[in-house]
Amino acid sequence: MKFKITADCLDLNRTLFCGQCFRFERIGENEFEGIAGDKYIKLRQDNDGEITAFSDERDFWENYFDVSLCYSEILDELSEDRTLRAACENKGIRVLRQEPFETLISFIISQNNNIKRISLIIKRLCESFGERIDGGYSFPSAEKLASLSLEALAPIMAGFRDRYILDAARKVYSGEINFAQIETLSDDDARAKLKTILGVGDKVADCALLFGMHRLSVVPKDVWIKRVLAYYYPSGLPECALKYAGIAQQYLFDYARNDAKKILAR
DNA sequence: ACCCAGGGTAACT
DNA sequence: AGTTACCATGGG
Repeated sequence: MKFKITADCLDLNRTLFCGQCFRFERIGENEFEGIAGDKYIKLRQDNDGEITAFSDERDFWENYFDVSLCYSEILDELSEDRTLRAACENKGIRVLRQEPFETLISFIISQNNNIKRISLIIKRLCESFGERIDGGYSFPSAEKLASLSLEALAPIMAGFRDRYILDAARKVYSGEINFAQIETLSDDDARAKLKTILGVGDKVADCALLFGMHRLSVVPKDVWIKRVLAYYYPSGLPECALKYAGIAQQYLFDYARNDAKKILAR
């Protein structure tokens, strides 16, 4: 089935490869394919920006790309600040609505790691322990991962993160970590709950909240965001960025790694 | 050979 | 409460 995805400010190349998701690949000039959960999709974005999607799960993907949220107004608001205006000048990044468990495991794998290798490890994780689906392999369930031993997990080459993955999967499978319940908590309480998982600190917890539970108020502080904050915002993000701080964060992350790299890299 | 990558843990002061 | 070595792996 073929359908159009209409959302303001959606550049697939930027959104899919800005480090918030790890299961998409470029398969042509303007063509992409990927999997979220157990759903495969192929996408094409023409030069005029129009996006054609190939999938039988239209509702799922419209939710995934959060098409009902209007970014124009949000980016205008963020642009009241000088640095954010520069960061948002090149629109097109949207914060996706990813599934919590997949996001949690993905960002556990992300720690002290680079995006290319994160994607490779997740690919091996899915091919080893996910279900075969049309187009590839699903992201493995908490139940499946919880049943594994360290030895069984070793071939995905996640290194020292093996035991973190198992602890997270086991806590989710047992119900000790319950995403529906975490949804009801404040940012601080939700973060604290996630941090009871071995290998989950502030940054990974905030990534799970922002990218996996769509908590747009949360700002994961990786090395690049720390550099941005230290250099541009020593006394914190400006007022105009507080409501959608997570979106501001994603634009600043991209800005720091690409446009302002020379200024910020030490 | 050294340093870094969407960090966190454990063992120190 | 605040610092620091160490953790696997691959690429620059």
